[in-house]
Amino acid sequence: MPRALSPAEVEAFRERLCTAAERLFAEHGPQAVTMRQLAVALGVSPMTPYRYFRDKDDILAAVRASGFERFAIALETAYRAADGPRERSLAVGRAYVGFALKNPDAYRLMFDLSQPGEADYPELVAASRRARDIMAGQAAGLVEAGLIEGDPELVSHMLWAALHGGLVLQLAGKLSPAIDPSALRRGTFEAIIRGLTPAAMAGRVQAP
Amino acid sequence: MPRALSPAEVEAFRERLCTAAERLFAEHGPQAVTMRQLAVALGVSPMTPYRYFRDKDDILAAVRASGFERFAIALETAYRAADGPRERSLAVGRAYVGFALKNPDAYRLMFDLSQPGEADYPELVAASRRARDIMAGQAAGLVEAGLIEGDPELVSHMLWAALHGGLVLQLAGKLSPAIDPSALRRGTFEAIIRGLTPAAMAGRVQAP
DNA sequence: TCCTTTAATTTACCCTGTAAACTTATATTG
DNA sequence: CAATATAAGTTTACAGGGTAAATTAAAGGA
Repeated sequence: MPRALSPAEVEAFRERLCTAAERLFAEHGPQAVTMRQLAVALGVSPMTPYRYFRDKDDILAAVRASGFERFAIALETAYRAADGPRERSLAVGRAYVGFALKNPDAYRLMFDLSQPGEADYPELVAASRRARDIMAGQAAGLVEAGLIEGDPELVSHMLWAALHGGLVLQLAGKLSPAIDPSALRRGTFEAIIRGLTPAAMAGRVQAP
Repeated sequence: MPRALSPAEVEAFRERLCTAAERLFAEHGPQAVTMRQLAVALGVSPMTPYRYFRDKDDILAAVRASGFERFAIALETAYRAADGPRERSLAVGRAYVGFALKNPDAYRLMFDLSQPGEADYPELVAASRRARDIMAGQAAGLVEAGLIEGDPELVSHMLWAALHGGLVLQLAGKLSPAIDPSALRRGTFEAIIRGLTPAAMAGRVQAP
């Protein structure tokens, strides 16, 4: 049906493709999924996706952006639902972990993969930014309430990096079998918060 | 010169290839390096590497194993050079970070990449194990000395995950520009240790 | 000397991503 | 309303990629 394709139709096809791609990428890894497979899954010819996406990387970026969007929404929802800074921090942390464990492949696609030229995809940047803002806000709440001391952005990154590290090691199967990942996360999160307590900040040490 | 190839010659060729592969992988990513390029770099025909390695994945595994070996040696050296549990922990942490920052591509190859069927490469498993043992030993030292409280293996994983998380985010360029990666690591490391101090462990909280 | 064995190369194949040519069906225009 | 232009979608074609199979060449044993 040429000479048509409303923006809505374009968007519809893009989303249909993203959904299929997300499933295939998750199942076999983006590397192993071919454009031809993707086309078969959609019931179109191998070249049709090229009318809607520049190339395969563009598809990957779209899938990642959609992941970041769902991720940002999950964090925002948790943030708003909780009240009080401590509750908010815990809720955001739980939402973060919950998303990663429920969508491990999306999470890996989003964070593990350092796609070069990532900055060229504004949707991706925007969605990722939204998520980061929530995390920063949560940390700022803790500092403002006097529960911990330090630069809010630094604190936010500390908690983020610690959670992320545990998660990627878990998802890659690199944690010792003796370790309960959930206990690891809880322990780390608690220890960092405790370590940033005004009381604890009195006597310091050094580190690498 | 057929009818020869002592084990030493085989090993020599394998190492020569690994060295070349490591450089190329680091420069362009393992995905972008072709067997043909690798062959050119060694001055042999495209199929020659297949006499020494099963396939391209086998080469990647060998490169990763060699990375883990250098990594393990770096940690072991640092561990032995320092005395006193606190000094040892800091030294191992510094060695860990130093390796990752000096060989960012090797580090990513080693940890970022969740190569499926990794367990099929015993050399890789062994080298990775050595590194983990050092990290566990370092944490055990802290606990035994009474500097912190907790299960040594859990503590080791907490510090590991936190450092690793910061490093991969840094290497992927995902940290906010406002964040000094070194300050982030130091802050996190110190906060965790401080948070595990017997004094700090008295009054607890909860977490995700 | 000739034959066997094996390192190394050459050739060949099938699979990718994607450019380019082609086909088909509508929307516009005379 | 017929002719044409245009855009959606398909088919064809091609330049690499990994690697199997066939081929070549060199060295030791008979």
